[in-house]
Amino acid sequence: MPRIRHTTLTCSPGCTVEATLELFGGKWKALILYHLFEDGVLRFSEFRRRMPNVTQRMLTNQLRELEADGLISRTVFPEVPPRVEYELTDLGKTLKPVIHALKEWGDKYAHSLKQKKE
Amino acid sequence: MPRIRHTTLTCSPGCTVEATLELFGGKWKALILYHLFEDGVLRFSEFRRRMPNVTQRMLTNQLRELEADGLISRTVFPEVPPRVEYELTDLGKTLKPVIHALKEWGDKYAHSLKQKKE
DNA sequence: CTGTATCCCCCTCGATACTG
DNA sequence: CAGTATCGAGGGGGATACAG
Repeated sequence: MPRIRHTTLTCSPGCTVEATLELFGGKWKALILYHLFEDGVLRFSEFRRRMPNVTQRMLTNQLRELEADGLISRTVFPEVPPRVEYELTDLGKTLKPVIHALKEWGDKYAHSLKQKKE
Repeated sequence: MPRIRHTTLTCSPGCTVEATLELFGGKWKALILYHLFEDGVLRFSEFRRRMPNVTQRMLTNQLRELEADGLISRTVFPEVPPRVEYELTDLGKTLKPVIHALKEWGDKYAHSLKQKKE
């Protein structure tokens, strides 16, 4: 329950760039959002399949933060076994151009990054 | 001189989203790029004025990483006092849509984020 | 299936002082 | 002016075990 927002607020005006970026601060958030844009609705286990390198802990953590930021919604179905579905909120959906821009760029230029093996 | 790239490579394909995001991993990189898009060419001290909350150390660090990634260029003028100018490379300029998307979203929706004062 | 709870390493980043 | 050097804290995030 830390959930400490960086309280960056680094730059006075016009620096909403940063505010936006804080949303993706978490290491996996962009990926989560990306998959939600792709698939619409996803269960916890489906995330795990799509992002095998993310630990449970981190996945839960990042999902919770995205939820706290009002970008995704979490619906629990009282069944056995339990089922939980995540989807984008209306606010979350407005991020589409951002995620899209990220993906577009990556598709075109990611390969041209200088490889720096430590 | 660690310059350790996270070697994330988390997700097999289609996850260039993440690759792109790694470029902005640094806390201030997006802001640096943003200012370069605004102003074209900037000196070290000009960055400092535009980003008063960034320490020298961090500014230097982030500039170096952006340079190492081939996104900005660094030109030293052998004068006294020294002058160093930074500007976007051709590759760096291709990030315009991304930075623009980040800023657009921030301008529209940053205020609607849930305020979480820890 | 969908998570919590711990433990703990290690990297990130701030503060401060020094340099060519 | 434009940086380096060093120190040190803090928290992000991995591994693992446990729970409803």
